[in-house]
Amino acid sequence: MSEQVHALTRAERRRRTEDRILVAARDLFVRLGYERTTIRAIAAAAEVDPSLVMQYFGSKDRLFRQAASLPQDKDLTGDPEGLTEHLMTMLGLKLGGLPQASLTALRSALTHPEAAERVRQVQAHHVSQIGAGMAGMAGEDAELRAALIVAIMLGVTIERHLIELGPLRDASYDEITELLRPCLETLTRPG
Amino acid sequence: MSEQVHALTRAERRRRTEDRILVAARDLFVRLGYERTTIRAIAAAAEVDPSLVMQYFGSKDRLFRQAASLPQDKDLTGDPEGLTEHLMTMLGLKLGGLPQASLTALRSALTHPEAAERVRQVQAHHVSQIGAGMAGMAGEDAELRAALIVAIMLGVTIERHLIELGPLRDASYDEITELLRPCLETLTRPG
DNA sequence: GTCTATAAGCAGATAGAC
DNA sequence: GTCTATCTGCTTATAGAC
Repeated sequence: MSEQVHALTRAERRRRTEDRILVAARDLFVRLGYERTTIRAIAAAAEVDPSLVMQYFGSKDRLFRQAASLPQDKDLTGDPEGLTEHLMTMLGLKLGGLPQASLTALRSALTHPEAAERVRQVQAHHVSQIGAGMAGMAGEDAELRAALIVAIMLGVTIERHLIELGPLRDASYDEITELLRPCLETLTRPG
Repeated sequence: MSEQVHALTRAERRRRTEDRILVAARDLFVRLGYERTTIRAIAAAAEVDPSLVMQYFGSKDRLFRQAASLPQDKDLTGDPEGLTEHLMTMLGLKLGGLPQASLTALRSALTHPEAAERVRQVQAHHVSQIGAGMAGMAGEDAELRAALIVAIMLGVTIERHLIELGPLRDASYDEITELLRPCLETLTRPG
């Protein structure tokens, strides 16, 4: 079998090419959004033929779906005591190494219906989790409080990574979390 | 002069048509974003010929620029005492009758470079104003605090009007401002 | 002044040569 | 298996008929 001579099998080569396309796609989708990103540009960035992209992923929509497929978040524990700290951890992830796939979905969340739906679903899940985490403390408005927390995190994430508002883009992880902790605590505690 | 017989002069008719186009354009730009909105769709919504849109506004870009031209915000007074209340007022506007033009720019802020730049400029102005308003109280991090306030307002606005996260979309103006006031106060006061 | 017809370009997707 | 060439459709924008 002459293939055995090569360091990479055919399957392995194919997998790597597919991966290179996916990385290039994410990079462009994150920077330009769904509409302004073309299959041709993705192919050029990945140094493959445009038709290969179609061959491997079927359509632009399917490629986007795969590029923006969100990693499942870890569920919050029901522990109300540690809720704020859990939130800070989540936020920390969003401030630091937010996965490229999440940013891909987020960049197009306002203009691409499917991306919007994805973000909405993840956020609704967060709301119910956060809401449950403080149900004992806050009254009927637990859900609204949770939604506000989600909104704050979205705002900070967008400003830092997508709009790149100067102070938020340049601030360190610690500076931000320190200022935001008391802010979020007013929402996790009643009164 | 036979025109005088008509209730509307030619100039008046023209102005109304132009206005109808602009309203239709805003409506579509707000709902779909810049890329997915076509001149043809705008013309159909305004019940005019597509070429009229070009005739009146020159190009899609110029039409967008006009549709998204932001009303100048009132400057904040330097009064640190009333800062939080000023913020609540601004937020109130954002929660209630946010001008369609602002939403137009916001919807495309993540995917249209010019819209992004517009939003960035307005926000930078807010940051410096809010920062100045609390310079006496907070130390060197006044600018970061101001940026966080702006980020929070952006997050809440986007969730309520664009993503339409259930609890935030349905909550009343008062419910939201009540919960958000203490939250913002942690940022406007040091310690 | 308004609209018909069309130009010119670029997109996603496909068929078939090698 | 990979790429060339092309199809089809839709966009903005324009030129010219009425």
